[in-house]
Order: sequence, then C-alpha cells, then structure tokens
Amino acid sequence: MAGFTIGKLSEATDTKVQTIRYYESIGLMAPFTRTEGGHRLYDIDDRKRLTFIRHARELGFSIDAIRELLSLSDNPQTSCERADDIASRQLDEVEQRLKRLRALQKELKRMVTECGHGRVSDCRVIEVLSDHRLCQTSH
Amino acid sequence: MAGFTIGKLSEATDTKVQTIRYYESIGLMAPFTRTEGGHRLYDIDDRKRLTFIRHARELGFSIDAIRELLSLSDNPQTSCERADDIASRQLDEVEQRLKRLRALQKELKRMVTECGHGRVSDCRVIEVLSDHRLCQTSH
DNA sequence: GTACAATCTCTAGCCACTAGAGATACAAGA
DNA sequence: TCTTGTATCTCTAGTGGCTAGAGATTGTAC
Repeated sequence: MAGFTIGKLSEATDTKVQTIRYYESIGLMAPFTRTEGGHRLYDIDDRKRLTFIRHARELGFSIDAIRELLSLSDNPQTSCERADDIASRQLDEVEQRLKRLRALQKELKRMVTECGHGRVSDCRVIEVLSDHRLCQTSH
Repeated sequence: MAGFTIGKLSEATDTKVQTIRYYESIGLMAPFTRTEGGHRLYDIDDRKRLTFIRHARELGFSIDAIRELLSLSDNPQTSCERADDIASRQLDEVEQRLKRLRALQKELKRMVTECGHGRVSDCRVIEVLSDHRLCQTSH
C-alpha cells in the first residue's frame, strides 16, 4: 500500500525525476497520492501509465499524440480507429525521416571516404558543404 | 555593388529572414555592411557562407560543429583532419539514428497492420504501447 | 508626395526536457 | 530520541534552433 516514491518510479521506468514532475505539470500524469509531508506516492497504475508514455515517446510520438492515445486507452470501449490513425501518421513521418537520413548517410560516407587527409583546401567535407550541387542525393 | 537585402538573401538561400538574423545574433555570420538607414546588406561571400551553414544544418550538423567547420574553411591551409573527424562523428550519429528509426518503423508497421479496426480493448496500438515486451525489436 | 512593402529591434514563445538553488521531509544508525 | 545524510519539495531559468509578433523606421514605386 505504500506505493512508489518518485525516485523508485524513476528507477523502475528509467525516467528522470524531473521528467516525471514535468509530465505532471503538463497534465499527463499525477501521483496516486502524497505523503503528509507532500512527497509524491505512485501506485502500479501510475507506473503503467508512465511506461506507456515513455514507450510512446521512444516510438517518436509527440506529447499531444500521447495525450490522445492515453484518453483512448482510458476509454477502451471506443473505436480504435483514431489510435490507428495516429499510429499511421506516425509511421508516415518515421518513413520520411528514414528516407532523409539514408541520403545524409550516403553523403557523409562519401565525404569521409573521399577526404584525403591532406589540407582543407582539398577536403571534400568542406567542399561538399560549400556547394549543394556536389551532393549525389537530394536531401 | 548594391548587394543583397536580407529578403533577397532569404529567398536565394531558402532561409527565413528571422533565421538569418538569429545566425547573426549567435555570431555565425554578419552582413557585409549596412545601409545608412541600418538595413543589412550582404555580398556574395555572405551568401556562400549562409549556403554552407544551411547545407550543414540539413546534413544534421549542430551549430557548434558548423562554427568549427566554418573556422576551418576560413583557414584552408590547416589540416582537414579535424573536419574529417567532425564529419565522421556525424556519420556515426546518423547511423545510430537510422538503426533506431528502422526498429521504430518495424514496430509501428506491425502495430498498424495488426489493428483489427475494432475496439480499443483489442487494439494492438494501445497494447504495444502499454507493454514493452510485446515489441519484437529493441529500441 | 504618398502609399505600402520591407526591414529594424526587442521580447516572448515553441518542444521536451534538464539543471540548479534553497528549503523541507524522510529513513537509518548511535 | 537525536542526528546525519539522502531524497524530495517548489520555483526559476536554461538548452537548441529557431519562429512569431509588436511597434517603429526605412526604402521604393507610382
């Protein structure tokens, strides 16, 4: 019945104490209760909620998307169409980012391998960065 | 000899006017000169410099890295070892990001395809987000 | 000369935290 | 019970890289 202190919750979910308090300040999650002295006490449901939040953040969801997902998961009898929609849009975004990053990787690789370890005046790194047309991929 | 106004430079480099002034405020680039009335005037070298900056930002370099790259390109007789090093570290980071993003993509794809378009209580999106163990990739 | 667009400086806001100051509460050992 | 030391409290400000807006001034085309 004692529940978790913020420190224990922090450890259990690998989330900084400050971040937990930040989530509280923006209304994402509040502690189950407080001690007489004012220390936060969390229960297992709080822990689940925070795990949900952290996991969604790791998957790249914005706080706003998470807020919506949380309200969906709080009302499990509603249609999941909305949740599916949010995840789909997230997937789209991730795929866009992947595309861009692959182009960057290619360019950086080329820059590094072509650098002859000589003087900056011959250095492809500087050269490519000075002139977009030298890129072989669009980004 | 008239040079570019900030608006022309903005158009030419696809950079917002505010962003150009921001770069000036952090010491990345200053205008060639000013009009009597105080309007900024840029020359072709300023344009090159801004193109360099924007290109590097697109490639994911931090402002600090760019600051260093700029000082290297301002002194082309120095060794490019340092520039190569910066680019290599950037490549490492990009590859880390790629790895993570690919895992996320996989997870999101699975979440979306497995969503049966029914009720939230059966929804994989919510389920996966509630329980990390349901993920098939580490991220 | 006048209208209107462009630019000026300055301040504040965005996201998602993160860090620190200074005060208070709690847990373990003497 | 008292003390010591760690954990927590609130509050404010900073991070990076911009972006937006207010209100004043300048530049330009007719």
